[in-house]
Amino acid sequence: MTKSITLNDIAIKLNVSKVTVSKALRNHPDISENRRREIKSVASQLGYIPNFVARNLSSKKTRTIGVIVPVIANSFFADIIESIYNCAFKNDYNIILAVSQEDSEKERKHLETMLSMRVDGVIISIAEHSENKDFFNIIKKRGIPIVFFDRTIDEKEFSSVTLSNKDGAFKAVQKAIENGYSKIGHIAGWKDSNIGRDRYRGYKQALKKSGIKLNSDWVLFSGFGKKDGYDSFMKMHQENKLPEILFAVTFPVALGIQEAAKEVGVNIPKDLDIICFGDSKLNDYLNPSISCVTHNTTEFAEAAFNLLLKQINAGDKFADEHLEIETKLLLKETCIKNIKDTK
Amino acid sequence: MTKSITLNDIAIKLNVSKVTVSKALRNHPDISENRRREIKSVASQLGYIPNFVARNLSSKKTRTIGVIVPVIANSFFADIIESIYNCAFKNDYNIILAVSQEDSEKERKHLETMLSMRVDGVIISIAEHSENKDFFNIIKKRGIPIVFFDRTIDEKEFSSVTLSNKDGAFKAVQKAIENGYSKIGHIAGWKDSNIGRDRYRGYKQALKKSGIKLNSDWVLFSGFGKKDGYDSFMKMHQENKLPEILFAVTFPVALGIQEAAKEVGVNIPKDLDIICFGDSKLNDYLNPSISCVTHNTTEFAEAAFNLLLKQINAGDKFADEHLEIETKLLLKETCIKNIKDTK
DNA sequence: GTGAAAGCGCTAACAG
DNA sequence: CTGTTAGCGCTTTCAC
Repeated sequence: MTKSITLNDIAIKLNVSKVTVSKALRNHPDISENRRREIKSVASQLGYIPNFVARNLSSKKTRTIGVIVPVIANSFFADIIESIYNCAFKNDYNIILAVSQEDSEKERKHLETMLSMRVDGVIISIAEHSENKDFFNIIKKRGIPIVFFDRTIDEKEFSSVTLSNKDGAFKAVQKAIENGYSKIGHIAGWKDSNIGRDRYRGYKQALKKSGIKLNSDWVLFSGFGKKDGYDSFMKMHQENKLPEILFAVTFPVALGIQEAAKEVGVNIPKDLDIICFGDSKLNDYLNPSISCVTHNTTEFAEAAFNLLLKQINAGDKFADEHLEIETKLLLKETCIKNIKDTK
Repeated sequence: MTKSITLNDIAIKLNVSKVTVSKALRNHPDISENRRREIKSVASQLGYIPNFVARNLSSKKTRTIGVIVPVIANSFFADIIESIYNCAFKNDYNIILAVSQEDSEKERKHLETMLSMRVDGVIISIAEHSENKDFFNIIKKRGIPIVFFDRTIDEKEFSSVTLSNKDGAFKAVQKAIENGYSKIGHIAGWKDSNIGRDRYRGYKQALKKSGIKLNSDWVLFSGFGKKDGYDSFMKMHQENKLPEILFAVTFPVALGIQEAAKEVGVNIPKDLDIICFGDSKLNDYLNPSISCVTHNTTEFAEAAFNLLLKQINAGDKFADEHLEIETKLLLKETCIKNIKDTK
């Protein structure tokens, strides 16, 4: 077990001070080209590995950002994490990952840990029912930049990057109307979550624009997971309140609907059509694949990361920003009434 | 921007030394029940958040482990990460995540970063062509425990947790034989990777046991991703060298085969049957779903984490261990020749 | 039980 | 350009 070598070891060997070594290794302009080369060569020859813990303590920067997501084994978040991860790597930042598992308390704990680890910033997509509003304020007061993505809190004093939730939902529902549907239901997300609320708004707006009255029998509010879609469908089905088409608040919800429908022999899209907000790698393997509102993951992740970076670099004099990433309607094998009709 | 409060602030407020506060907060037996309660109450009232950077520097422990995987947006690794993540959380460890993207150099960089961050240990699944053998030795010499999982290096002086690769492959191929196939091909992984090599061994052994001669026309070596499966199938197809059934080294490879087959009008499982090592959430949505060798993700992740933990706690006097996680054959809608025959 | 002293390895600020 | 001084906030002896 070799003792790990320090700045001092290099300094002694070269008969310079450890400050000089430190500067040389960090390419500080103070040090001459020659010295630097010399020092670096000795460092690598000795197998020097800087101690970031010490560096971070003294510099009060960690070049580490915390990323908190509600789930990870989910194509949407896995993809985003991978993208954020790439951005971080390119910019020489490290990532501490945490998963809240939709649990507000765990989320809180992770945030505390990240503060303790002195991350330079946090990117977070909050849990379904996050109750950490006050804690986000504490973080802010400490001067730690925080960027909310996808699932945000409502306070406008926090930077956020979201999808164009309302607009995307609007486009989806409008397409359903265009395709001849008028009995349009919505398996919606919790209204206290921005994505639930805004997609619901888009849904309502599209109906309104076409003069269709909202039938509350066809609207159910719950979570964003597969099970929520499954349960909601089953409820509507049992109560015999199925519309012609359901607009699902997320892809997993649509997946749950599809699974439930299959189970009780409701054919999609013949007996019940669906469309949803959000795509997945899985979609192309579904039968039928689901027409959906989609987005560019890389663009989304980069926006969040760059916003955080900007905020980190700006320090106090940063004004919060709220970015919205454009969404597109992607037509696949559902939401196709006209097509069926003309066959 | 509030100044962050330190041990000292609490100490002053209570007129004790910061050592006492430090001990109380860490439940050190030195401190009396009363004092501890008092101190903790003041700490929380002041909104004290410990500075792990300082703590880590002085204690030389970080309660952080590094996890390196080749990819993340892949059901196998996403699931494992989530499971490892859960273990870590339960045991009060933090995770630094890194993705090598199958790139040996990135892998190396990540390892260095983790050493610099002074992680207490590393769990890694190496890149397809990792050339960091010497670096793993450096890590070991530094006394940093490292556990390889799934994709390991061959050196026996490193702890590892793998699936029962040879045995699983054997079972899969034997099932193909049982079902009446004799022309059995293998889209194999690189032979220099343990999973490629061992699954290939299982394949050969199953053939041998039944007295079937291996036909090298039907065996192709490449990587572990979807594209590799796609390309391999295309090659065999163009050269008109397709067997009756292909055993794919991983699920993504099988997926690639399926996609390619569809493209050129080869029906699976009628014209060409398949079976593979490894399952995926996606599998149930495939048509046909693929019979495969599967495992228990939680068991796998826990084994890796616990082994690392054991190693961390044991310090120098730890002897390397090599665990193998049992695999099972899961029959779905492929590898069904007999079923077809008897129809 | 409590605390004073020493230092983890590094960097910031300043002086030469 | 180079080096000295002084910590960063905490834990670890070890003495009381």
